[in-house]
Amino acid sequence: MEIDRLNWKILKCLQENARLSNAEIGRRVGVSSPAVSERIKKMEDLGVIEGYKGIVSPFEVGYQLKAIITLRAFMGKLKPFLVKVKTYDEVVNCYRITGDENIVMEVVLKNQKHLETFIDQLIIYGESKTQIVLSDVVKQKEIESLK
Amino acid sequence: MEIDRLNWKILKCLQENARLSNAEIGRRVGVSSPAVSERIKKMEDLGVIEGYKGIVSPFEVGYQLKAIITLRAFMGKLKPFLVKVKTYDEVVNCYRITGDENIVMEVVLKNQKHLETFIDQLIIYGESKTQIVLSDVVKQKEIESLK
DNA sequence: AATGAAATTGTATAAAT
DNA sequence: ATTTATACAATTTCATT
Repeated sequence: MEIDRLNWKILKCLQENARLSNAEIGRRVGVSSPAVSERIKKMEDLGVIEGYKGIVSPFEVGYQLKAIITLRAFMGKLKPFLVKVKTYDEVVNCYRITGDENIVMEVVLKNQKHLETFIDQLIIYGESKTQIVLSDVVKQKEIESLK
Repeated sequence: MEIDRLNWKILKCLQENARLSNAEIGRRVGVSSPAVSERIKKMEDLGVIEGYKGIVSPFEVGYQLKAIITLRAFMGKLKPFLVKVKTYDEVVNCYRITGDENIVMEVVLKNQKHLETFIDQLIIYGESKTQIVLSDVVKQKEIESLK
C-alpha cells in the first residue's frame, strides 16, 4: 500500500488522540471531513490501522507493580503455555522470541504477594526469570514513516 | 478513586474501541450520553484514562522485524542513554528494570541491515543482547478490574 | 479522489429530578 | 449524579467536479 504524506499526517493525529473527530483531523491536515473519513476507512480495511485503544493506567486502578518475566519452556510445554497465557489478566503483552528464553511477557500486578502467586503458576511450564520495572522510559511510541 | 461497575464497563468499551461515540457507549452500558461524557472526563482528569491511541501495524508500514533488546549500561552511561533512547523512532517501548540488565526495549526495524545499524548505535552505552520476536502472543491486553 | 450540501446522528450545556 | 431538552457540531451519503 501507498501511504502518502497526507495519510501519515492522519495517522499521527490518530496515534496522538484516537478520539479526535474527523472534522478536527481535517482541520489539522487541511482536507474535508469526508476525505479524512474515507482515508481512515481504507487504512482500517487494509490493516494499516489495527484499532483504537483507550489507555488505562494500571497504577491508578490498583496494579502497583509491573514486571518483565521471561520463560524458558520445558520440552512440550511451550504450546500449552501459548494457549494458557491468553487467559491471564496480568499479562498485557507477550512475545515468542528467539534465544534461550522462549517467551517474554510484560505483566501488571497488585503487590509482591500477587507476583508470587503469578510466578507460581508458571513453574509447570518452564523456568521463569523476573525483572521488576522501575520506570517507563518510552511508552507506546508512535510509529513513524521510515525514510 | 472509586471505579464502579459502570465505569469499568465504559473503560472496557474504550479499550476495545476508543473511537466509539459517547452515545454508542451509553447504549451499550445503559446510560445517557451526558452521563458517559461526564464519567469519561472525570477518569481522564484523575489519570485513570491516560489517552487514546490509534494502533498502527508496524508490519503494514514497512517494519518487517520486531526485536527485544536488553542493555547493560556501562558506568555513567545509563543516564545519557535514558535521554537518547527517547529520540529513537525504532524504540516503541522502553523500561528501566532491576537485574543485570538495566534496560529492556521493544524495537521495530525494517530488516537485518537496519537491526545492525541500530545495535551499532548502542555500543557506546553498554552491552546489548538482542532477541528477535517470532510472534505476538498477547498484544496490549485490556486492563481489567482486580478482584 | 476530493469537495459541497442534505439528512441523520452525536455532543454539550443547561435546567430539573 | 443522572436525565431530559435544546442548540450546536459532526458524520454519512450522495451528487458533482
